[in-house]
Amino acid sequence: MKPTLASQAATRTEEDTDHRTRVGRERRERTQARIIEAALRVFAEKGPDAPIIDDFIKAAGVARGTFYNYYQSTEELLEATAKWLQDDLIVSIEAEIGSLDDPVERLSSGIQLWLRKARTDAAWCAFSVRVRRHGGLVEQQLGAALKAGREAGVLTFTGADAARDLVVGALREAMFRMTEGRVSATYPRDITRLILIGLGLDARSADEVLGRPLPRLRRAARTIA
Amino acid sequence: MKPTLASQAATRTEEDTDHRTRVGRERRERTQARIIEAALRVFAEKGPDAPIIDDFIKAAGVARGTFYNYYQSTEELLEATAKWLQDDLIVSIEAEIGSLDDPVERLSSGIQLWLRKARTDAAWCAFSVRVRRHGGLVEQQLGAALKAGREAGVLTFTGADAARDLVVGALREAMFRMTEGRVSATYPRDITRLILIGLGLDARSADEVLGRPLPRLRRAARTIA
Amino acid sequence: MKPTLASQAATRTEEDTDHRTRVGRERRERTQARIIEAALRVFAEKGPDAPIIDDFIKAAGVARGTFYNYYQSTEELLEATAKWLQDDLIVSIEAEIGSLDDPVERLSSGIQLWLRKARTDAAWCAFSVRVRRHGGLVEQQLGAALKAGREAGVLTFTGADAARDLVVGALREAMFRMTEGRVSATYPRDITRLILIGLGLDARSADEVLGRPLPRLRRAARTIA
Amino acid sequence: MKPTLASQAATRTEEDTDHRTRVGRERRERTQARIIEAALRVFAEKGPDAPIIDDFIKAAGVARGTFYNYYQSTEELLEATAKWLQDDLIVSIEAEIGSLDDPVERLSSGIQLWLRKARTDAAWCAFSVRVRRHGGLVEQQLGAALKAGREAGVLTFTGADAARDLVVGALREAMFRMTEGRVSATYPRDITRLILIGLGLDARSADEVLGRPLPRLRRAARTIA
DNA sequence: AATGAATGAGACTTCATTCAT
DNA sequence: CATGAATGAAGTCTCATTCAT
Repeated sequence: MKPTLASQAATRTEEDTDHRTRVGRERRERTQARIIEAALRVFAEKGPDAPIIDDFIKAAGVARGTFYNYYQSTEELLEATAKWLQDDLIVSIEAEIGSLDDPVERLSSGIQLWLRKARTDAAWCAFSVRVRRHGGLVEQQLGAALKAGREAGVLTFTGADAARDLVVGALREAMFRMTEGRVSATYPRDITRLILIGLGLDARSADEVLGRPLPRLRRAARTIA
Repeated sequence: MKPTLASQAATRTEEDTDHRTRVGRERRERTQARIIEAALRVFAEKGPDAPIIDDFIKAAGVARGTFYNYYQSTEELLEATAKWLQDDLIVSIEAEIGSLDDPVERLSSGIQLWLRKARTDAAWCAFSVRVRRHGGLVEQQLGAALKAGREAGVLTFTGADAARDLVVGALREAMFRMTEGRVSATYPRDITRLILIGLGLDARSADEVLGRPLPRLRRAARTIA
Repeated sequence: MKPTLASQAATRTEEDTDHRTRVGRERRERTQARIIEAALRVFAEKGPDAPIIDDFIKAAGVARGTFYNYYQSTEELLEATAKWLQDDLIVSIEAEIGSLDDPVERLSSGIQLWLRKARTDAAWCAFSVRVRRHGGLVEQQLGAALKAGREAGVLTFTGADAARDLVVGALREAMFRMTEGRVSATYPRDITRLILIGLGLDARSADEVLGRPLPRLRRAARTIA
Repeated sequence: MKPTLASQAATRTEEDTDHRTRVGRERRERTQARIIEAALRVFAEKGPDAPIIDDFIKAAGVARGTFYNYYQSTEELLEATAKWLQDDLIVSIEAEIGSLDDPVERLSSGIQLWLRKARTDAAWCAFSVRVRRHGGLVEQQLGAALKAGREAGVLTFTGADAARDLVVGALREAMFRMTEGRVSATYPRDITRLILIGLGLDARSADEVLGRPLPRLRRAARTIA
């Protein structure tokens, strides 16, 4: 049946609405991406605290008001950017350790790769340590790793919250130390060992797993620059 | 020997000088005390970041210029206040655990008393977690405790820096968690246990030492209010 | 006469045009109604000055651009809303006093009903006092009442403009006073009496007419909420 | 007795304190005067709503922060300036009518002189009508005049608030009319007559008092320019 | 007509710092 | 050493308006 004028009109209107909605959403996504990309550059250049909103809008080439349509403050943007970066690192790490069977090796490797990133990318480290909240993937992968280790019987900690805080706290403090100057060659290994043992791994196993070779990140994690 | 006129004169001058010096110093100390007392109140009320210099000078009842004679920024005052508070807590803790022979019990008790303070004094906790640098006594006592434990052979960690970072990092993260809401009843014990085990204490000893009664602070540590 | 093809075509076109015109007009009216209904709620909640265009479009559920198809500014909408409300009150008042023969009683009752509305509907009062221009009906009915009173010989004022300003000014000031707090029980009567006497009514007649019972508004005037 | 060093020091300190206090207060007063004077010029040039804070600080030659030490917004400054101007006019009017014995003549003359100012100084009129609150002297003198008239038995209104509102409301509405265009030659007299009669003066007396010659303001009231 | 993302002029406001007294 | 008025750079943020779809 040929559509009537009325039905055509209706159809066109619906199509129009859909189209507008889709176009609008795409534009939003593109703009948000521009802002985050620009923020990476700005934070890399000026550090996490110095930038002002003007820096971001100039770098992103958007209007002042546009910025406020997405973020209410530099702090909010800082957090969003940090989460984005951290999640990106997690993706890179997962690409390497995803195939490992041993949950402890997965955890150990993840921690060490995280610390290696921190040690070799000072800007990333200073940036990440500045923000309290993590990306969703960080919490998610860490939680899964701890659970797997405990279920496998190799980690014996009590209190999932406390275990998570031990890992995150020690790593954050380690990262903070790295922002203050170079650490000794054995420091990352020491930290990792303390954490693993704290989680209940026996010392012999800890040393064994730490002795295994650590993969390189083939997919280079995004950095702030 | 009888003083000569000359020496008398000299003495008098010295006395005058001393007098002026002493009066001046006392005035300085009184003013500084007023500022820090006021700062405690202000930080307690407004948190660590919100206060502006105006808040301090109004609370202390001093003039704007006077403030600058003592501190160059709110950050400087914040750090001074935090160190002062933390060291004051360490003194209170030391008063309780100073007589203990067992280095592990000293460490365990110290950590738990610190966490108890954090849990029961939200303002103090929020305030302390905000500041990165610790009071001198904190680092000093913690370092001593770790060293004693290792020398006694009950702690087996490698890397003094890493060990310190494990303790401090876990505690800081724990304090941060406490600022976000109440923690479970077992949480402080969990954290302490993880730390002790992470430092190389065997699990049996850890549980044993955690089973011992924890003293109360008889000398109530100063709080921010 | 049988319509020719041409005339049929013409007719159909006209019908179509009519149809489209009618549909369009209805849509316009519906949208405009939505906006003004929303404006009533917004002004009631936020007062006459605070609202911004965003408030109206959110409350009305229309797009930003749509708003501009109807009003060029919040001020324009404010005035439109106020006139609409005031005229609505006049309609309600007219329904009660329209049948009265005595022009002075009509005037007296109108003033008192207006003041009663102001006293019992704080939002309406604050809103009306904020806007300088009145609805057309207000000026029209007031003018007619003054003219009737003068022609009947009971009002003896000189200068129609001045008389109108006395009434409107006193009422506006009264309304302003009401926005500041409660007024005494006799205040509305006092104001009305002063106005009537100012317009040249003798005191005895004024007191007599003020002694007559004041009708209730059976048709409740629209309010801003 | 010769003052000791100590007592001298004490004295000097007290003198210093007094001196500082006095100097400070004087400086404040001078600055505030500068701002108000500048505001008069700015409002005269741009009207009551257009000016922005920048206009005032440039005209006054003070820093942005200094402005905020005295007024929180242009609106606040507008009100302060209007009150100042109105009180200044009251002073000028008082100088003319202060010696009159007849309270009704005082009131009548005051109203007419006020209206004359409004009619002959459009800027002043637009400016005064824009602000709701009056200077203290306005309320004070008006209140006194009404009370005197009533006590003398020539004014017979009931309700002091209502009487005040009749006068102020009618005058404000009259001023508003003047901002919209020229008024008829008899308009000010009409308004005054309506008010006097509204307050209970008998018509004959009203016409008699309105027939008396109106003084000129010898002390020209300050205008906004 | 309706949509709503983007715009950016045009303000506002704070607050660390100075300095004459 | 204490005072506090004045400073003004450095930021913040709003919101009316446009315009491509």
